[in-house]
Amino acid sequence: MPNEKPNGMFDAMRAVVRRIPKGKVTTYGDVAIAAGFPTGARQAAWCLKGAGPFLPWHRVIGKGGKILLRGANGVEQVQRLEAEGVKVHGTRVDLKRFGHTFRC
DNA sequence: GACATGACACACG
DNA sequence: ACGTGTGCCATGT
Repeated sequence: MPNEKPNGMFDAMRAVVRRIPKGKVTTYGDVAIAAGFPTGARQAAWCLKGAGPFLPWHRVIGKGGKILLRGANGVEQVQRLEAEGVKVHGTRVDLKRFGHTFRC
């Protein structure tokens, strides 16, 4: 039967990431929780690593607003965020201003 | 199945 | 604020 509902953990997480508004950020843990996997923060990161370019992976950062990606990838994430108006201080983002919380 | 890895999160000091 | 140890869990070997 042709049914296209998200079954896997990663499909659910990608769907969550897609709803992060432009100019906002959220955390790996929050993505996991919103997707229904409260202990899946690491899997959220893993899934972004393998996701295609159609996913705003740069809007997902670590708890406390810290950019966890290292090297060239981290630089690219910062550039993408600033291009959307998110201010990044070193490796930090002010979640009070740019943090997004998923509503029920 | 065991072991290692990783874009996490949390508790400590 | 920062480093370390522990718990967590999908993937790859």
